[in-house]
Amino acid sequence: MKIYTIRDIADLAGVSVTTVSRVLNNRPDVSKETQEKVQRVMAECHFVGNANARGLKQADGDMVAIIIRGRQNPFLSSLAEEMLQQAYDMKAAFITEYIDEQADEFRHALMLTHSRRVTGLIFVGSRIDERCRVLDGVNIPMVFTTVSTQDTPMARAASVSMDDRAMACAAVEALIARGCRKIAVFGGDYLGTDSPALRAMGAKEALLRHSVAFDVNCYVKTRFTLPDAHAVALPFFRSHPDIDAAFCMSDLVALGVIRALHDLGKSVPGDVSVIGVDGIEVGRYTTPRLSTIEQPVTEIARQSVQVLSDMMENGAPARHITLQGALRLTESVRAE
Amino acid sequence: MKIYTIRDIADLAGVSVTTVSRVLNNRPDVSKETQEKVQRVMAECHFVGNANARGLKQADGDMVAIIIRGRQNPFLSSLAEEMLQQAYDMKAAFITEYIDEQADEFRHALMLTHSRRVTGLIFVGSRIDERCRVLDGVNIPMVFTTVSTQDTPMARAASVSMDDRAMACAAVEALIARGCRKIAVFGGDYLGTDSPALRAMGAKEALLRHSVAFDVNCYVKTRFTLPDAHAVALPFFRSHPDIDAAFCMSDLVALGVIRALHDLGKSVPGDVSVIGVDGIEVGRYTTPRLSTIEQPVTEIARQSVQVLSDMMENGAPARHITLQGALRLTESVRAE
DNA sequence: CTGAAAGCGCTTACAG
DNA sequence: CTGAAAGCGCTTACAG
Repeated sequence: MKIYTIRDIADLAGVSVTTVSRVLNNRPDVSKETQEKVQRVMAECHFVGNANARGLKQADGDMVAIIIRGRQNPFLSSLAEEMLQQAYDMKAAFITEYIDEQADEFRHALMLTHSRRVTGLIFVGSRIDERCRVLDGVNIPMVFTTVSTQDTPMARAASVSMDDRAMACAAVEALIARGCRKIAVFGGDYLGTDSPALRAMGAKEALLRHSVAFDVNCYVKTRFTLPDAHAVALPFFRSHPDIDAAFCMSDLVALGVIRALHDLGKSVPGDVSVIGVDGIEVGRYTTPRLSTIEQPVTEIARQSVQVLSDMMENGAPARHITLQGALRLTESVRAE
Repeated sequence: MKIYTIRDIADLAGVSVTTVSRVLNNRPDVSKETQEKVQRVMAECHFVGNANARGLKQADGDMVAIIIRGRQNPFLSSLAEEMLQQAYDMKAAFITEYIDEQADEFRHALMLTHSRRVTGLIFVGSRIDERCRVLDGVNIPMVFTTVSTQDTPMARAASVSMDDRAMACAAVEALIARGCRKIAVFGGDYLGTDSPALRAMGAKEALLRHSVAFDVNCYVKTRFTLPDAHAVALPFFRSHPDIDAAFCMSDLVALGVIRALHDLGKSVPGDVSVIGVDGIEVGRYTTPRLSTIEQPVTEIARQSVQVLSDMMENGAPARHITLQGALRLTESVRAE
């Protein structure tokens, strides 16, 4: 299998490498005949340019990396996939990097700015904490997705996220409207105004507004995975048999919680109503079907790419965009 | 943010770029002091080499691409992730490419051999059909995973897969042992001896062995997605009310089928026993818990990387490895 | 509209 | 143990 280079194509077509490069990049300053001839030769040879060589020329336009933290989360994957769709008409090339939930996405990003000369970054499922400081010296456009950076050290980065506070409030209000009074919240550690924090605030706001008491012991910390949620839910419900609803900060957590309730012989929604966040596909096929706050995945993806594009191509300032989700109440929440 | 090159490091350390390169690649022929000095400077500058430049030198050792077809399938993602784990001590660099289920993984692979000078390929979730011909001229080591290439046009490629036929047979025998007699099979289109074909054979073998009749109308074609499985299962069970078991060729299909049964007011496993294939995490947390043929994910990943490594580093011939899965019977199958 | 030449940041014979 | 130099395959001023 011969691997053709631009040089081979040039020789075969009887033109210079410069001309082949021009054809390759659809530059206008090539005569129609030359262009066609070169394209014919490239097609015959199944020519594919060497991405490394192209990447080596820095002026080569932009390269953006989408960094997804947590491969197992279907919501984050679908978000990344949507972004790739939306990115088709951007000039920049996109790469996606899935990194482990334990890994440091900021260090990884820093590395990419060097090793791949990345000139734009989108963070998916990132957590803003002290670690983000390593990007202090990095002056390229960035957008954070699923989390607002407005009041964080990363404020000069743009962000696109759901209105976590309002949506959590709406979810808990729906539980209250349906008669739930002992409501537990399953969420993560939170920090500043990250999304777990905003969701916790929203939940408390709803409780306060309707004069429903909140017991701090009913905030249950969990990682956003099935096994962890299941494992923490079991002892929790054993020691809190009177809980009649659970607001979970992720659909995976909600599914783990429901399974734990079933393990304890409780009915959902008969004994406990459960609602999640994200709107992952499997939640529409479980029994009971999972009630959830559906994230506006397509819109988050569209806006993220748009904002980044504005920053990269027009030098627009960082914006902070908040979108509404949709409350989808189905079988896992009791009827009014 | 200054981006340091190897040249900068060389100047700062007072050595040549050659020497820096040597340190970078852990070559033995550098004096200890020089090495330490260079490493100190690199650390201070947070130096990260330019991957494009490195990749441009073809002798740079090996580059293997893992091509995963179908991003939405959690089983395939976890397989790819395991491979990355296993690949740590291989000399080659690994890249993962998730491609759309509609896309052509063979063309994509061909492209990668050129654009990224990929010298080894692992296909995950690939389908072997006519399209594979585009790789005819490509003489680099390849391994197919989750499918055997033994009797296909890709026989010179290695393959590592579960013993689909035996496992499907065991699954259906388990259904028969538990008293099921009207068994439907939910699978894909099949071709030659690909895994749907082997699973179908295994299922029929079990039926034959126990003299249970198989109605060809009870082979239900579906894509391996939740919505599709759910959509085809509804009309099927309406028109076949006497079915008492379903063997599904993927856990996602099984979950869609179970939901359809619930929609029709049927109980699982009371009315219909259901068993899937793959062993995805969510199946352990649904109600009922999903019975399945658990793929030996870690072992498939380990062997795939090992076989590829043997081919790339030692010129070993292509091997075809078949592994056993584990039948995990839980709540979705009725008791004996 | 076209081409010769420099250069992107690295690696690797080759020579010392 | 160390360095000067060539070259990987491309792009892009610059000159015509």
